[in-house]
Amino acid sequence: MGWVAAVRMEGPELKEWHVLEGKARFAYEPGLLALREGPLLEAAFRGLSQWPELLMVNATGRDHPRKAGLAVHLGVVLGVPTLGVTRSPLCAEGSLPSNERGSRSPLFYEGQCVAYWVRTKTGVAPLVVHPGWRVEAEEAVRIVLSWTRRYRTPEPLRQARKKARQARSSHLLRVERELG
DNA sequence: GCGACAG
DNA sequence: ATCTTGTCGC
Repeated sequence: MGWVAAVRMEGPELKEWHVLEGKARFAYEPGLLALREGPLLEAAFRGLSQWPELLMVNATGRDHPRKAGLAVHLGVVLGVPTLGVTRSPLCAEGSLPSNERGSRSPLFYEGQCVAYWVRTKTGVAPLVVHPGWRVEAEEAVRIVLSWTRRYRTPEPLRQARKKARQARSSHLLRVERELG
């Protein structure tokens, strides 16, 4: 089972959210995340009453064996500009950026710069920022930096993760109670 | 054959 | 992703 949340934010304000539970199609396999979990993420997004101008996804973009990570898939299917944020690259390689918040360094795959390491917090491990659907790399980096300050993770992803984990936690508690 | 490997 | 242990800073 999987729990997915989509949140819509305006600045620091959490405007709305939609959480849902569903089944993953098969075991996790690097390179097939869109097939495994894409439908769940799509459904979560479509549950929002008002669509945001941009979607931030916890997934890669062109850093993918077929240059089409989940962030790209969702942009195409939903018709919304997307960018991806991950803890590490899938295929791409590149040296780490300097220690200060705001520093970045390119990640290459098959001779192309497909993403950037971005230091969102001084002295803390950097994140990977992926241009997705109709969002340029420079713009993606600027946007991710604008949504971070106190924490390493961009606020929309923090909020969505929190909602999904709350839903999973209450589900597990309910099951536990039913079984005694 | 072994390690790597978005989440 | 999950799990465990330890450290640092407000």
